[in-house]
Amino acid sequence: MTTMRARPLSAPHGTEPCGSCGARRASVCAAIDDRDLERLAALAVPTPVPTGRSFITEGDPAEHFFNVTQGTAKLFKLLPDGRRQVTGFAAAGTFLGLAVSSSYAFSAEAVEPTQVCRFSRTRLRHLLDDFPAMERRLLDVASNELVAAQEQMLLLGRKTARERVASFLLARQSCAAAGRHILLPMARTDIADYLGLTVETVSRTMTRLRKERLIEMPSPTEIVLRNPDGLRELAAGLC
Amino acid sequence: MTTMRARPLSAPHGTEPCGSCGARRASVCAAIDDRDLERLAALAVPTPVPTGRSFITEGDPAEHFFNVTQGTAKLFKLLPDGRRQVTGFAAAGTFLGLAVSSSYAFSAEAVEPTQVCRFSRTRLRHLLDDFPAMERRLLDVASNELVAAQEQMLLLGRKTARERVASFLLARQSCAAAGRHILLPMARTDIADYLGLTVETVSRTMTRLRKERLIEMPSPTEIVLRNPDGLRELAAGLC
DNA sequence: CGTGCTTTTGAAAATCATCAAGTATAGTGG
DNA sequence: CCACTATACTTGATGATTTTCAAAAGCACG
Repeated sequence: MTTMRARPLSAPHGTEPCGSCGARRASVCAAIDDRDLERLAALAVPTPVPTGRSFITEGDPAEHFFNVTQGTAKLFKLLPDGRRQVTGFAAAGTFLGLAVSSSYAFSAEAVEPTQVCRFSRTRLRHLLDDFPAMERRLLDVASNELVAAQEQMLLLGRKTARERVASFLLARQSCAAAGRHILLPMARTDIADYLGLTVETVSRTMTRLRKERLIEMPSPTEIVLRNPDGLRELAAGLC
Repeated sequence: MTTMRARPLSAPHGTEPCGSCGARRASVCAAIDDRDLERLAALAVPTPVPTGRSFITEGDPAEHFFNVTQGTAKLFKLLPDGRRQVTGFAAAGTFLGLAVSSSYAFSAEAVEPTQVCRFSRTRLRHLLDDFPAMERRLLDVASNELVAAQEQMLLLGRKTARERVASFLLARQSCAAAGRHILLPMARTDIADYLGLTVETVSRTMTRLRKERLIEMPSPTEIVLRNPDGLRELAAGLC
């Protein structure tokens, strides 16, 4: 006998993705309240993205918004000769795809097994008309990213390699609700491309920070901030 | 006999600033239509800012939004030891002060005689509730700035000095509705701090571009793009 | 017509990149 | 389960672009 019951959790695509979403309370989705959630859910297409797979390509027509619900993605731009600048890492809760232009201004690729929620750009635009709270939320998100971008410009334009790496580790700390133990899901190359350095310089700098007892490195992806105050001074350019 | 007539143009502060404003059709103010203009005008405080005077200081409580209506301002961040990163130049029409935080994330200073319009943050917030079109406009502004910021990160993290200067000149071109003649109201130091270089490197690089016939320099503040395509290739990293 | 500031030019130094190679780690197939 | 291979990370030596230090030239202003 075939019964019709609500399935709890692990629903297939499209059924009831938002209610059980890890990013439900974060990001822009929190602007929509529970009783309107179905309308948001109707637009959301949960999509797994394996490590190394890209889901946004710079220059492609911007047809979707994305919300990262699990894992981490790197956002980057390329020069014709292959030089790469990672402009940010998107952790769970990050909303992607804001742009007035009709094409994406950057590429996005998973650096670990990742889950994203895909929204049709035009349909979400229409939904926004009914939920001004969500629009304001988007403005807040954009404003915050703008502030972060300016901070990153300061780093790229004016900080030394040591200061950049220290700044990066500290930013990671506040990120993951972590104490002094932080995880680096991305490869050294990605860190280098984020900090405007080469892999070798990142590696050497981290080794040096370790030898100076500012950090410990149980493994390349695992860092312990041994002297956070020292790192803070370094990151601020006071050493 | 004292007559009551509308005064055309050059109204004193507070009287009817928006109608005759040079930035009226640009920026976020264009989102408000003529009959609602008075409500916007009631909040606007036009303020002259002489060259070198700063009107936003990083870290200060963010009590106002600003709209540049004439002239040019530089936006910048400082490190404790005085290193400076200019994060952008605000020309007429630029809206400033977007931030969720309660304090400014950057400083702003006029680089030529400038006029700004000052708005109380809280009062403009309330006005936004009645003009969703303005809020959407702000989102568009923020989105565009985000795209520009990412482009600047690519420049700062991955381009050579030559490529940076070429990119800068080309960006200036599209900016001022200029043909091949562009003006640089800001000092070399500001350009250097914007491009993450030293004054000396900027100067040397421009001299070299001149000797290679890519640009002409009638005066330090006046540049003619003699070979825009060559510059474009350079800026894209193809040389 | 100084005086002070901006811009330009020159020489030396330094940080970081490049080139090269070794070590560690993870994934794969026998 | 282990060896093998590919990839990531680290370390070392050399080199180059850009910075730093120094000073001359050009301009604006009083």
